[in-house]
Amino acid sequence: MDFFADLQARGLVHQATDPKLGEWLAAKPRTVYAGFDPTADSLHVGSLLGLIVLRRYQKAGHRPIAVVGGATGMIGDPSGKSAERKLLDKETLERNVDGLARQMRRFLDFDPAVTHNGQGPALVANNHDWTGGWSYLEFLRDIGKNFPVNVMLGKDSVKSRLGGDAGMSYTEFSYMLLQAYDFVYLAEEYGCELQAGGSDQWGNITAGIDLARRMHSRQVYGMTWPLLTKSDGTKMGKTESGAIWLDADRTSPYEFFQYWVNTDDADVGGCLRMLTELSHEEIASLDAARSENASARESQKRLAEELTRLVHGDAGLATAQQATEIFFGAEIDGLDDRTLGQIFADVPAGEMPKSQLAGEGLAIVDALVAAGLAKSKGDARRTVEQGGAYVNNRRVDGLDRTLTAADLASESVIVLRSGRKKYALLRMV
RNA sequence: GGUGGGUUACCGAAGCGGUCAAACGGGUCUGACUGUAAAUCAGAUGGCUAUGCCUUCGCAGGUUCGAAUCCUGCACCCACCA
Repeated sequence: MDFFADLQARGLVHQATDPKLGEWLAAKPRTVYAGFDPTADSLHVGSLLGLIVLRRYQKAGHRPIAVVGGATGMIGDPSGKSAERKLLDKETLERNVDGLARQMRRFLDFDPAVTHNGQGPALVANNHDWTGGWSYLEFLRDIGKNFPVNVMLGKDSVKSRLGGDAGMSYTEFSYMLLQAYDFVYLAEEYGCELQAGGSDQWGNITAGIDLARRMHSRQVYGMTWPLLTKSDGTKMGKTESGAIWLDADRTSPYEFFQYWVNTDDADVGGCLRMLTELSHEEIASLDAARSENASARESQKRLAEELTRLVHGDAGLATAQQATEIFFGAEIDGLDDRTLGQIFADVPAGEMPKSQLAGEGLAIVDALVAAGLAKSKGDARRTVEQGGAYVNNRRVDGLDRTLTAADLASESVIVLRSGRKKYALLRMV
């Protein structure tokens, strides 16, 4: 199976501008680009698919360019959005662009020593570098002239907004010109002849292809991948508490791992195909195992493993797995503060003077309140009475339970838990 | 501006002088079950130095041995009439 057929088999090709794209790619190494929005200083699961697609291209011998939209981010892409986006200031954008570029190293190979079929390493480019210098008049004359308004009005991203109540500003309307020019610039400068993007980017991609033809009579290509959505129609990568980030400081490896472990049965097959680098045989055998015995949830575990390793490395995966073991019942003992701190990175903590552990010890009820697991002593008492309180993952059997130095799970920390999975640390200082 | 109705715990909603920390439903929490799922079932759901005490029923006063419940004033909301 050649590279493009593999992409198709994985469900990663939604639309392509040319039915022969596969042959074109197989003919020789190409340069391909995809854009990323610098709306935050970290990438999140929503942009994961794009990175993975570029990564696949690189592994297949092509050269990927990741374009971070330092310029377009100032405007705001209207595609797939129902309302005008608020604009980011330049400083924020620059910081975000740097943050994104750093994270991309996990996915793409930027090492100049490693060349892929003579194509060189991956590149990160900031479109502000080539767009920032335009004057308005120059832009209108050289670029704007090539865009018939009736064609622009026909784009879905524009039509849907004009049809709704939200309307659209001239600024957003102009967005597609900038992205179209990106493609033209990259084609001229880097020989980049293929743009890939999410299916909502189709309009912008074809705008770039048209512009390349008009300006330079040059044929370039585009393809889109499907948007990653869950079977219930909601967006992938979002939880009640917000987006799942690729930055370990924003979303811990454990939380990231857990997000994928909890993937619905209906979604996990597609995720394995699109997001992991497992072979079709492996995926097929996971599919078979799942329909045989869904409750083993092998697919979810494998998905979580693969993606956590990709995003957070082997060490991150190890932490996530250790944390998983602990969060799902293993008793906690004999750990050190540092390890415990990593495992419970997301967990809130309370403090108490160490002297409380001496003599009679610290009443369990007070400990629960101090750690923030109960909002009053009465609340804490109820939790204990109902059998919902745990010290280091061991159930507390009565209100007379007190905590002493023997309950320390590490040098200075006691792990408290209320219910199935609500944890808090109590630091004895 | 006039008349009538309302304002109750996280939300909705009963209560109309003592037995009201306040029915009921939702939510939330805990437990059982389970696939770290969904559904279901059970219990809990103001605070405390706790068989008792304290604070809550729009706000401020008053009547009464005793008020969420009665009276007065104020604020906000709804309906009808101007």
